[in-house]
Amino acid sequence: MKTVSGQNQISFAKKVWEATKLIPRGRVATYQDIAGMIRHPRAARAVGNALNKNRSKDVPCHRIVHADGSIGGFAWGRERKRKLLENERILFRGDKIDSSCMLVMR
DNA sequence: CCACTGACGCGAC
DNA sequence: CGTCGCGCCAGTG
Repeated sequence: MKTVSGQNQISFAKKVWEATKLIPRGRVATYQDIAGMIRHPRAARAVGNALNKNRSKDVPCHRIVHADGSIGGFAWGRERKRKLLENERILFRGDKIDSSCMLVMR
């Protein structure tokens, strides 16, 4: 075992990325959902910042959208994000995503 | 320690 | 429906 001090420095951002990796293709989750997954139910905003900081392709950050189904933001451009989502057969209803594609349907 | 910044959420209008 | 305001949070200077 370790003499304590070290480790567990896993940044908030890192947790966010890990949780995001769990979102399956063809499905989306809200920033709030991710916040809940990492046990920080009120940190939806911080989640967005964390995703923005991410640049790895292993993190499907395009699958994270607003709670009302709107596209949300994307470091590489919202247009790009929408395209990626449509590629995964995500159903759009105007500018919002159909709730049936949400990981957690309400 | 304080002030400010965002890929947010939601109630009021 | 659309817009505005306020609350919430982790990071940064």
